[in-house]
Parts: sequence; C-alpha cells; structure tokens
Amino acid sequence: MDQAAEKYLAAFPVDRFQKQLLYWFERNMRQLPWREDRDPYKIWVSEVMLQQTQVDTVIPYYKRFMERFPTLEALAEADEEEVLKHWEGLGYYSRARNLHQAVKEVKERYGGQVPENREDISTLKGVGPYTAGAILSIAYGQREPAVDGNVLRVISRLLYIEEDIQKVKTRRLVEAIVQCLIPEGRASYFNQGLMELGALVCTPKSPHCLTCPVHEVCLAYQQGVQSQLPVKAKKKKPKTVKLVAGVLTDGEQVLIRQRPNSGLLAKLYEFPNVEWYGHEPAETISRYLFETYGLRAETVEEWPLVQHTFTHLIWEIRVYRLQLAEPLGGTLKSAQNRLSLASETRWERIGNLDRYPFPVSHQKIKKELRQRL
DNA sequence: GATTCGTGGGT
DNA sequence: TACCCAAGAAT
Repeated sequence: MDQAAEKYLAAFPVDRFQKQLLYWFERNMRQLPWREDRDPYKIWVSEVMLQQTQVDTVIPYYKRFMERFPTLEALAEADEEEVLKHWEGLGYYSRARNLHQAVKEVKERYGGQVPENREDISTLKGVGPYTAGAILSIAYGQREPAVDGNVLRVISRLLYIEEDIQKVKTRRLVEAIVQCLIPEGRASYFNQGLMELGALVCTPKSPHCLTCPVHEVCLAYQQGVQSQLPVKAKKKKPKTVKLVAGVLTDGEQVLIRQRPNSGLLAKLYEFPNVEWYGHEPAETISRYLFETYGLRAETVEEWPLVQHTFTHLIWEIRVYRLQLAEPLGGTLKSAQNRLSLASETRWERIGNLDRYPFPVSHQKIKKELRQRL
C-alpha cells in the first residue's frame, strides 16, 4: 500500500465508514437516467458529459444523446458534426470529439466491447484517471478508485488532508486512499456514494454535517474545520478579448464559417469575426473580410454588444450587420464564387442555421438575426 | 506542472 | 458585483 495513504488511514475506522456510506447511499441515491442499467457505453457517455458539468445540466443532453445514439455502434457510425450538434451548449466540445473518436476506436480495435482494464481503457481519447475508474467500477464492478472533485472534497475533510487538491500529487494520494477504502464487491455503490455524498451533503460552501451519515468518523467535523477544507489555490481573473463580428446577409442567406480543428470551440460554426484594437471596429471587420475573403462589405447597422465569459477569458463582441458593396457588383451568388477557395466558409440560408453547432456566444448573434429578419 | 478547454448556477 | 463551483482531460 501507498505509504502516505497508510499514514492517513492508520487510525481510521474503515469498516464503520464503509457501512455508513453504503447504507446512506442505498436509501438516498438519486434516480438518474444513466443509473437505469450498467451498459458500459451509457456509463461512459454520462461520465464524459458530467466532467466539470452539473447533473441537472447534463440530464436533458444525456437523454437526447441516447435517443439519437442508443448504442456504441450508432455513435461510431455517426458524423462528427451531428455529434457536435447534440453537444451544442454543453461546453468543452473536445469531449464530444474525443468520445466520438474513442468509440470508433473501441468498435474497430476491441470489437465494440469497452475495455475492462485500466491500461487499455486509459488509451482512449478523453478517458483520464477519473473516467477510467468510473467506468471500471460502475459498469464492471472493479475495485478501482474514481476520484473527482466531490471525492477530493469528501476525503480531504474526512481525513483532514490539507494538501492543495488541485495538485496531481494530492489526487494520486486520494486515489491510493480510496483504493484502500473500497469494500470487496461494492465498488460501484461505494464510489457513487462518495460522489453523491459530495454532491448532496458534503457540499463546497456550507456542508450539512448535522445530517451527514458519516460525521461521527469525519476528522474535519470533529475539529470543526469542515468549512476550511479542502485547500485550493485561487484562480486567476480571465482576460478580456475584444472581437468584432460581421453578419453579412441579404436577408435570405448569411455568411458563416467553421472554426479551426483545434483550440477554443474547435470545429464549431460562427459568424466571421476578428480581434480588434484601437481603431473603429466596423472598419476593422470590413477590412478583415476583404483581406481574408476578398469581400467588399459595408456596415448597415450595429447590433447589441455580445458579452460571453469562458473559464479563462471574456469575449466582448461588437456585432455589425453588413451588406455587400456595389462596386464589385456583388450579389451573394457572385460572392460565393470568390469564396470557393475559403473552405471553412459557407453561405447558408438563415432558416438552415440550426443545422450547425454554434457556441453559445454566437447563438446570441443568431438569435438577434432571427428577431430582425 | 501550469494552461487551456464552456457553460450555467449559486451566493 | 464578483467570485466560486461542477462526476476532468489534453497539451
């Protein structure tokens, strides 16, 4: 056993804790869509959706996703864009692309059977230490730790661990501890119980210690320091990026483009936009469209400012409706010919925009377009 | 090991 | 308002 883990568990009543947690979970577990059976594929999808995302947010996405991609094969055979469309609004879109790629990998390399060991399952895109442990324990009943934010918080309080839970070393320590705590044959409920306790009782701000099923063995509660744990480094403030977007339309069709294959909001669609500094934003987007796509466009009107906050940055988007300028004789159709080299761009009928996955920031612009035309 | 990757909800 | 937080992983 891990030496550091052993030290934390030396005087801990493991057996009592296991019984109290399992007893509580069996009587208080929420009925969730992904708890209806043990299909590894379904568990997998739910775990990926739940990464950094709250249960209530995931539920409707999970239901729609399972209705459209009910089996691993169904997802493996789907087009990536349709997968992204079903992920639209959920965030962290690389999760969807990685899941899709990994599912195709399982179909080809493992005959459609999700690997049952940590080594193989961890080679799949988007399957890290937590997701691997969650699938192995929940779907296959294996004694593997599944340490997420809830478990880090619960264990750090339970055993009075003052290490920064954002450190990889701390996560590994907690994994070693949980490995020792999982009762034989009860890995699924034990791991889920730890997370459920964190979600419903041992909450970040004001934990409900008085009604906690394990408070009598909790070191933080005994010391009265539950609100000071876990220890976590402060986050940096997001930087503001000023963008200007152009909605180039004749009232029937509109210019959209697909974002690059990697990075922020990869492969999602958007209205052409560019970062701007200092000068007039309207002039900036007009010049940008000419230099990038050879389009002569002029400002028609300014639309409401779109502000969107990400984890690490803030977008402040000035939006202009544009129309093609006459000098180059531009109807949209002639412009389309000039656009043929720019493969990421596309003229699309406004009524068809819902076919494409847009990030929330550009959904706001799309909504404005709808209201005006 | 530090950053990058979304979004919505809570206080 | 300004944080913080959520069933994390990839780079």
